[in-house]
Amino acid sequence: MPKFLDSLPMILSRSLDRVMPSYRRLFQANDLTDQQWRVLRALWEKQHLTSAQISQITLLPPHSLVGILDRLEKKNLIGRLRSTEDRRHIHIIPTQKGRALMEHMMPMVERIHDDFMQRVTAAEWDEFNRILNKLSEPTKKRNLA
Amino acid sequence: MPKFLDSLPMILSRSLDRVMPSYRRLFQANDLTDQQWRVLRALWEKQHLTSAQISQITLLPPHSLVGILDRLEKKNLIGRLRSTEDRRHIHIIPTQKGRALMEHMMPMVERIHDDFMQRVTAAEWDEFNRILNKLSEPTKKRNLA
DNA sequence: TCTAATTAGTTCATATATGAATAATTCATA
DNA sequence: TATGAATTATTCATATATGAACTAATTAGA
Repeated sequence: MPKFLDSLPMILSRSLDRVMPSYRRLFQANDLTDQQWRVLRALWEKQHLTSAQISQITLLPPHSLVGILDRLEKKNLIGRLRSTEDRRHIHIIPTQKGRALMEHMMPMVERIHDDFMQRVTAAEWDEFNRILNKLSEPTKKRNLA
Repeated sequence: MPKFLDSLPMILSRSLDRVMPSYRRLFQANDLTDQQWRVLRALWEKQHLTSAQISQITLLPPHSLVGILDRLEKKNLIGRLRSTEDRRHIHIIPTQKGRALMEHMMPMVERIHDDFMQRVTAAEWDEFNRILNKLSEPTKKRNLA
């Protein structure tokens, strides 16, 4: 009889609850929510992305993204630009202010990440990812019943 | 330079996104949200708990719990009972209907859990938990700067 | 070439998360 | 024993999650 607290969803949720505050302090100090930072972070590597691409990268559902982008736009951190090739696509582009904020925050975000990574060896990190992937990787047939 | 998608929060979030649908199908079939089930599940082991206890067990913040309990009460799945010893405490108790629903769902929830557990060996599961705990365990001094 | 299916983004209704604040109660202690 | 501190549950405002549905633009096929 598996105990509730040891179930996979609860273990993952608890870990997230423990990890996020370290990041959240930084986000809040810069007047961003977790999700708003995720969007900016996605724009760090590529300078312009469509909503759908941002949704895939950030794991934020498209209908949540609408409001998140609205608020980032209101704060003048990003801009929306409708594509001329396929007018269904809307490109999201960081503003000057948005890029400045990203450059300001990235080193601190990386430092927090590094602090967590220092808790385990490289081998442990690899093993952790391998097992977690086995546990949660999507399958075609499983759990359909 | 750690890549965004390989950061600890994103890895955990992605795994949760992959794991939850298997459970959510069952919850939805029984007209429950994830969080509403968590509350019922917490009441499986102990027949009455205070809001604060449920919050600790389920990881649901107290102010979210207020609304969740309201809706469970409206569906006649739980009842609220103010303690006579310490009138600040409110005991949450499953109703007959609530207990019946729990007994109906528990075997299916356990089966979903077992399906996930079968993806890894017992040793892998232990190792996974050990490393995840190292990664996310709360510390007194870390990440304060 | 016209219509059906698809896609991208959005809106709506409801439920939950987060941080700040509050009311009622109990505790600590001078 | 009075009074401030701590605790429990709650409310408020805002942001996000979830599922259903909708619009505009594009593509696929008869």
